Amino acid sequence: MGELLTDWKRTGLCAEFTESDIGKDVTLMGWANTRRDLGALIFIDLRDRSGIMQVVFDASDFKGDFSRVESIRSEYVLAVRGKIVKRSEETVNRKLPTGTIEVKVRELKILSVAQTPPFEIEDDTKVREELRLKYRYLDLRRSEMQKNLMLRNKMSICARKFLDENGFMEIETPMLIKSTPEGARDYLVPSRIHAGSFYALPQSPQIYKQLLMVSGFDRYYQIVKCFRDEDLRADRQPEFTQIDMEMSFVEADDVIALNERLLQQMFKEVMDTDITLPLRRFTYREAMDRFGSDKPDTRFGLELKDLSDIVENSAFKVFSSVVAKGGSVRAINAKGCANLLARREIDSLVEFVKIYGAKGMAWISIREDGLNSPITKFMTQEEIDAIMQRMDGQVGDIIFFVGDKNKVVFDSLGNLRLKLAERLSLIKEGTFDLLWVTEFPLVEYNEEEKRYVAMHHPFTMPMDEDIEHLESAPQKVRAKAYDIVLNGTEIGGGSIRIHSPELQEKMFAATGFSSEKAWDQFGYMMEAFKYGTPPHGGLAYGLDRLAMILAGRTSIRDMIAFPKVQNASCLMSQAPTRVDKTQLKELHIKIDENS
RNA sequence: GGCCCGGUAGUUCAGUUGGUUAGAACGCUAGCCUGUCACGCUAGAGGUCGUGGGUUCGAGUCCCAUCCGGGUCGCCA
Repeated sequence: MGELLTDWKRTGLCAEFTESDIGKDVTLMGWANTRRDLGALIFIDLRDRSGIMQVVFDASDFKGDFSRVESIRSEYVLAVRGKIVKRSEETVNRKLPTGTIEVKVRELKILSVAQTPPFEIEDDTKVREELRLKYRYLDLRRSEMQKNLMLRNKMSICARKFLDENGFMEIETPMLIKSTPEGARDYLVPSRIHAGSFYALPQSPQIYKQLLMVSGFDRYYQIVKCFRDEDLRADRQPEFTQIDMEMSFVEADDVIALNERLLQQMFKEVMDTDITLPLRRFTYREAMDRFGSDKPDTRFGLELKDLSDIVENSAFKVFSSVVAKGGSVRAINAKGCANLLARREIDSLVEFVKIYGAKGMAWISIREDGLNSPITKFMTQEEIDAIMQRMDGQVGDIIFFVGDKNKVVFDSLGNLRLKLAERLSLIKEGTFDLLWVTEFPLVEYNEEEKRYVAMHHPFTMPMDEDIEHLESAPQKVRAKAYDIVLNGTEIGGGSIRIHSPELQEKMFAATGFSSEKAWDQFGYMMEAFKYGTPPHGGLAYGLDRLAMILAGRTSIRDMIAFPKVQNASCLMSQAPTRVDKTQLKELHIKIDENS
């Protein structure tokens, strides 16, 4: 058993001491990071969340049994008492901020012994993530992970401070709510009291924050967990945190302007980076046309060009037929890549776009000695000339073409664009590319369900000039919705909401809800809207994802203390687990072992 | 549900065409060492080659199945 603290009090964190503390008697506590045992002289790097302080045990100057010092191993928890001393010039460690001083220890308490950890607690670890997650509490001792969580904390504080200073009020909303089959799958919680009934965990506090606007809370925010039972990705966890806000008596520009100031302040305080306002805005249409994505990364070029008009009557049927069917033919010019990309690499890019549904990808390589391409033989010289002119085709370029339904064309070329940028190292690390995407379509057609579904959510306000088409041609209606995009990743999104019960009913009708079904699912909200609802709108950030980008990481798990793995389980606790039969019985649940 | 990648000492990895007793580094254990900081020196322990089956005289290596982890498509209002 470890020794007790009794009257020992910590003077400060390990790395908080500087040369100005030389000569002071201090008590430090922390973990034994590494030990260098020279016999009658033992050095230990004492570590806590502030960093490292070297402590020295000199047998000739130590009060107590020196064998206790010799027994210290990695990750033992120690308390040491001694004096801060200046290191001699030749023993300074320039790699440590505290490298010019050390603590000469007179007294030691071993507060806890430790088993040899399953991996070394060090930065730049190569340990596989599986093991790190099983022993997450040890992984979190690494300064790399501590920095990530500190950054995240700084962001939360910054957001809270800004929102507080701007008249926002944090209000908690329920975690046990009514399930709504629209959108992402809900996590369900069975009710003990109501046999056969379930709560859902919120996918977002959407309805509640709108009801708070009805209540007159004007400016609301919440830093809040949200839950979605969908498959995971590198930047997607089943439970994640939003910085969620809602404002009354505003239009889209007001929400955008306020959030630009929030982002500016956060980048300044957290990253010491100046953001120039206003941020650029792209309409959804422009983002798709130019970048093939509704979250464009504009740190590099390789923009898409539409060639449909040139090839619509081409003898090359692959192209002309997709245009005839309402699709398009678009292309990217990979400038100067004709010699860089070998045939095998071009073939692998052709395979790459097939992931996104493209049946193939055509290309023209412009060489000194002419065009090299599998498709030019099917085209007239006029067509080729027109393509070259529009694509700015020069000797040394390769032009990649995809013709298909628009969705496939955008997905394929949008992702090819990112792939090429990576291959050609076009993205400068450490730069921040913030922009808004606006004027999203209000609805999109869902092939499976044979109906229009809300693209954002069904409470999104149509643009004033498009409202008239809501019933006749919903696919033409644009929404008062906006996404904030950072380096090609959506970090937040929001909209102005419908605040009229009549319009809300029309919206439900346009997305295939019967009035009965709409009232059954959202009746309490539409009822509320009858009692005087201010125009309102808001926005929510994905905190984990934003933190990930600011930390320069590629996995959201690195920004979450205790994340889930790809199959939504926790490697540390083993959750989810089977539960006791009596628990199930209380919840009126029987498990179908065959499913 | 589909596709791709990975799993060999505690950890990170190597392991040739299927061929002797599966190696290295770090870590760990013991001993020595008063200025180390990747401490050093000496000695040592440590392996279900993810799991199960198959082919073979012989499997870490080939085949099948399966488990675990990662990336991704679908999915994510």
